[in-house]
Amino acid sequence: MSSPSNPPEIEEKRVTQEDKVKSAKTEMGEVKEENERLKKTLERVEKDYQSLQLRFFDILHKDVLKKGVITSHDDQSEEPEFVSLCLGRSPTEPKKEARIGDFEKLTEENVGPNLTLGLDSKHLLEMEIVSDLSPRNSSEEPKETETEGTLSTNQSAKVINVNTDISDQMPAKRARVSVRARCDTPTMNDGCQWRKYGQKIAKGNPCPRAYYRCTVAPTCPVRKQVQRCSQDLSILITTYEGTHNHPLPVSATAMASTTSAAASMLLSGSSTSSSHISASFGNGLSFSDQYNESRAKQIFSPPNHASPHMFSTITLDLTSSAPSSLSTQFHRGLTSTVAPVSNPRSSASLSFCSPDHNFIPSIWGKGFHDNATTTTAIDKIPTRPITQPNNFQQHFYQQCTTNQTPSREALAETITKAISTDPSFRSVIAAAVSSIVERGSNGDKQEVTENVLGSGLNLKLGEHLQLASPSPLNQNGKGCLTGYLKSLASKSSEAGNFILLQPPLPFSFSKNVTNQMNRYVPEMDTHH
DNA sequence: CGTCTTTGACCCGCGC
DNA sequence: GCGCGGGTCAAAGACG
Repeated sequence: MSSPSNPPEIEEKRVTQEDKVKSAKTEMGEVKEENERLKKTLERVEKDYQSLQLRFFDILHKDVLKKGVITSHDDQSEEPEFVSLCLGRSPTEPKKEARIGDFEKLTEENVGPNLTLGLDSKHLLEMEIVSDLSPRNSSEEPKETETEGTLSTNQSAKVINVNTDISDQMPAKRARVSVRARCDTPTMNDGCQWRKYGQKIAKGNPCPRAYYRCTVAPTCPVRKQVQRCSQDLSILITTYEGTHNHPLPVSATAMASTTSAAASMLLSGSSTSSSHISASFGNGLSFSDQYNESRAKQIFSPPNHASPHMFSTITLDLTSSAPSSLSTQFHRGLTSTVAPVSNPRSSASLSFCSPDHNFIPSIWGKGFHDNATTTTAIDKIPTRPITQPNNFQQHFYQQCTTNQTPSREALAETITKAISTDPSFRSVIAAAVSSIVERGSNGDKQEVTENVLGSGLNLKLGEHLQLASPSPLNQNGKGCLTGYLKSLASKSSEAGNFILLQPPLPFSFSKNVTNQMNRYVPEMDTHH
């Protein structure tokens, strides 16, 4: 505002500003074009997916008709039920794994109902089973109607009713969700409020197991057990049990919904005839070496061996390998490690690990944008503005916008750190899983796809990413995934190469988008 | 002073 | 029936 002492300089600044404005406008135009292209790509992929899914369910239907009502699997009746959803590349028993990359082949091999991933509408039309997982809940808790509680938030439109049919089928079965994550703190911050009520030294693990109960509501039946992995003290195993019967803090809904959704998925899966549900989202490489059975047992054995009830345990593996390098050892065979567990209870594994370095975080996918079809509390989480960008996003954004070409290792490491250290990111992943499962429960296949494809379950993009580009994030951070998306879209259109992966939509790393992304990250206020 | 954590005792189911 | 182990209770202590 002061009088110009040096007019030429001012003029120069003005010109510079005009240039900036022009470049900004140009950039905006490019971004718009990019968005249009992405929309078209999405539409095409959706169509492809729908047609493929129709085919898939048609095959499933035929298969079910062939086998009659789901009853048999006698040969596996003695085996523990388990659901193994490995989102990373880790199958050690390829024959038992259903890989998305080989989807067509998979369906031809009559994997059929075993690959419903809990999306079988017959058993998952309602997720209410979550609210009735625990018979003890109804007996223990005061005779309040909230024993049919939900995970709903204040604004949640989700109405959950007890599904008596399913609960009757599984009168004594309770689901637990075990979350493995690297965590330096004594407990993982899941946004909920917990009160410690006990601690025990469990046999076989020198680390004490702590018992917490939810204190958000005095009658909330939800409990969790926290225990460090004896073989890797940096890994915290948090086992959730029960369902919240009260509105949850926004920051807590992600994990809560995830656990309940995962539990319901597990129970739903076990409610089918399939005693052996297994699917891998990896790209199919087999890592059968270095498999550590003892560890696997430790990982997948439910902590309560002496429980009077029959427990189904699903494990969400959010752990990562060493920060410096993504060791593949631990993640290898996570899926198949379920099998050797001689455990009468169900167990399941959702592995978010990625032994290879090819995965792309797409947690900002459509699953967090699509409010029009939201049915879950989760979906509503990210709609409020977040003031502080998530660390991971910052890091990731920096890598992209500074025109650096992040190596896969660096990328993987970044993501790994984010997952393992950033509760927000964990929650987002949790939300992704939850929303996927829950949408699956609504029988809206398209939404399921969108969610799966967009919300982060394609963390493990595997070979598709490889095929698309060895490093799709190196194009000035803007529109950098276009080629990858196109590649994906074209690949998905090819017969025989069904992928459950959809381009992560908002992956254009312009700042606007980044800001938008930040809106979808639940704020992790830890203590309320 | 209220809340939370700690910790030993107790309960209960399971296996032998 | 007994011992073991997991899970829970509740009194005592710690903390803000």
